Amino acid sequence: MQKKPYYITTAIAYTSGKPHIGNTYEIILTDALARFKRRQGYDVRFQTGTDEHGQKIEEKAAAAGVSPQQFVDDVAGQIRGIWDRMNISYDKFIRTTDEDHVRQVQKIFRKLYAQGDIYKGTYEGMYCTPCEAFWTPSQLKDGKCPDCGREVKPAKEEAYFFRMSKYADRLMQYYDEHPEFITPVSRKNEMVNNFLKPGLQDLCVSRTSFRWGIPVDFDPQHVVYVWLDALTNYITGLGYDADGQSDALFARYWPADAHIIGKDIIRFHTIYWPIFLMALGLPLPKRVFGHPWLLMDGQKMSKSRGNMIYADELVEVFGVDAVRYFVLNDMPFDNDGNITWELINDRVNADLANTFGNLVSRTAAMSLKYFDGRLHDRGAAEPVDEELRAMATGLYAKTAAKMEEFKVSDALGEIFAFLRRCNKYIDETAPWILAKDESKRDRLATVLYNLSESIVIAASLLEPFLPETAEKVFCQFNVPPRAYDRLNEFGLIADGTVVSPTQAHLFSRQTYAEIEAKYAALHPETTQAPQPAPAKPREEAHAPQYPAEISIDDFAKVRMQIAEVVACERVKKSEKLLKSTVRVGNETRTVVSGIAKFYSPEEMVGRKVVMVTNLKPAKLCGILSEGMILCAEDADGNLRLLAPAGDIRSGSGIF
RNA sequence: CGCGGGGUGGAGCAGUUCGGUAGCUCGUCGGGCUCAUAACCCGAAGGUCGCAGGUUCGAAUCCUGCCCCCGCAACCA
Repeated sequence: MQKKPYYITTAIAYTSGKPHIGNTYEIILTDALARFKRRQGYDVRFQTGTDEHGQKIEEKAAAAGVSPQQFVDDVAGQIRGIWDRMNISYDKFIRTTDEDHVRQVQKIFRKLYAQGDIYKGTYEGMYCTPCEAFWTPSQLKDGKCPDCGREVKPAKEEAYFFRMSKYADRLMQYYDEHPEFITPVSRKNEMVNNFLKPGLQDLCVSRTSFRWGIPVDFDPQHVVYVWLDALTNYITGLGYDADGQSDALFARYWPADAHIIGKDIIRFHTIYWPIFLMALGLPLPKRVFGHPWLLMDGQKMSKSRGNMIYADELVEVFGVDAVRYFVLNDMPFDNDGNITWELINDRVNADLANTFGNLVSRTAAMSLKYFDGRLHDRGAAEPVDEELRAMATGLYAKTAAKMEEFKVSDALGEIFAFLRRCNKYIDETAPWILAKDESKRDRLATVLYNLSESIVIAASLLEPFLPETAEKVFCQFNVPPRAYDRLNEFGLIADGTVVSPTQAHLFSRQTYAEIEAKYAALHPETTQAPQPAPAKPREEAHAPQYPAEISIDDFAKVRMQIAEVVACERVKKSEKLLKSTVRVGNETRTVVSGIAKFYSPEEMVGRKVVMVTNLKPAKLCGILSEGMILCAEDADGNLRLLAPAGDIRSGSGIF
């Protein structure tokens, strides 16, 4: 019987640095989906990889003093190492620097150019030199760069463009005919309302401003710009050939059944990618699932916040399957999920150690103790067994239905509800009491058989999520994984099967102190443990830190003067900043201050404030700030300006 | 009025499509049990579902207005 093909992909990871646990979530999620499909009997192809071109990488490599190729080789190796560490069962790891990918992107570019979908034009706009970015007149803020607020000048850059608008109607039609194409559906409206209805802009698909990219072979001044390079990995990885000499893999697996991507790049996968495919005359992927993000204690992970968590560190502390379980279980379907060291520890202890690990442990222990590990169904059934059996045999259908919708957390919820039911069954049947009565021997055997059977069913369903642990369970009970098409049956463990005398300890409970100790061992350079109960992170952040003592000379270095605010306005695009024009004596200066939440521009004007006037000027939001207005700040982050107690001339010194 | 997401017992979440007794896990408290990883089982307390109006016999759910948090988003000199 020919298996049905199933092609699933992740987005390719950008090789600008080591991926954090949020990035890693995507690959774990996709791995669980892929493994589940394999168990269901599909011929699965699971592709992931790395996106390795672009200006940012060119810059990073230069900063690191290595060639771009060396740089991406290193990072791609790290990424692949993490994927392998997480037990990711990918079939293909593609890199956009792979020779065949590069060649095909060039061919695709040429083909689209030849048929008129790509044309050469000029990127006209206002150019901001420091940002190296073009802006349309409508994007400018007050005629200045919306990114940095500096002057822009009109400029032209030769570039190739893709005619997006030509395909917009067909794309809309595809959306309408395939309501499941964009998942979750709420994202579809976002795409239609924000991008399709207002009219698609032609997409710039080449750059001349950097070199680290795939050269346009008939115009080597240009390199192919990100999306045409990156998105096509999904077909080049199958051996697609733009001249019609595609590999058999391509015929078998395209179109993809599912692209699993982050919600931030839904637009590229549901608008540009389908349109590229239409232009190539290829069928469109069946589904695009834009998953939510994993937040660190409610905030986006970022290096500047210093709240990064990496998968390999988590694995050191909790183990691979525990980390997989946490992200799969705690990520909601369409809302961002939350991770903290405490949350993951609580989850692992409660679900994996207590509910699951302990269930396996007590069941195996009783079989060994009462029957030397031998499992028999002596047919001594009682009504109480029925609920357990019904739940066991219905579990596959429930789980599979959730997986079909990508609701992995709900799928795990079904399985763990069943495991809890198993623990309850032990209480209901009280095997330790049966064991005291020789006449209940058959009943005792049946109870333990039912429990073992239930555990094997659950472990078989858990295998896609917790592959290592499932394997341990199968070894413990000396059984093969249960085939998914027989999960609706109960009682398939062969009579006389012997439980392994070596008891598996699936997951260990850990206290939070132990977690902290392990974390500290991983970070010898920092004394700070993971923020345990971040009840007051803000207050800690605001707690002033000073050297114990300074000399009068140190103090004398700071020049403070009275300044009078003569004009003040909000800084565009910033919620916190006010831009003030102040007079210090007969000098006028511009100062940017993060006080917009406490003072309006109107109430600033006319005030006399205390200002540090010999502070090295710095740019804030692109505006040069020539000093610092002094404020008091309390533990809650409330700010109040400092002011002279009586009137005094501006420019007066403070000593 | 930039766009988007969110506010449900102490914590993390479901429920909102299509109104009808507010649900799950964790934590807390009380009880039970001893096979097991101080685990497991039972029970209880704890919520005016961000606020204010409106529609309705009835609103977490629908409508209007507002407040707060977060992301896009660099920036608190």
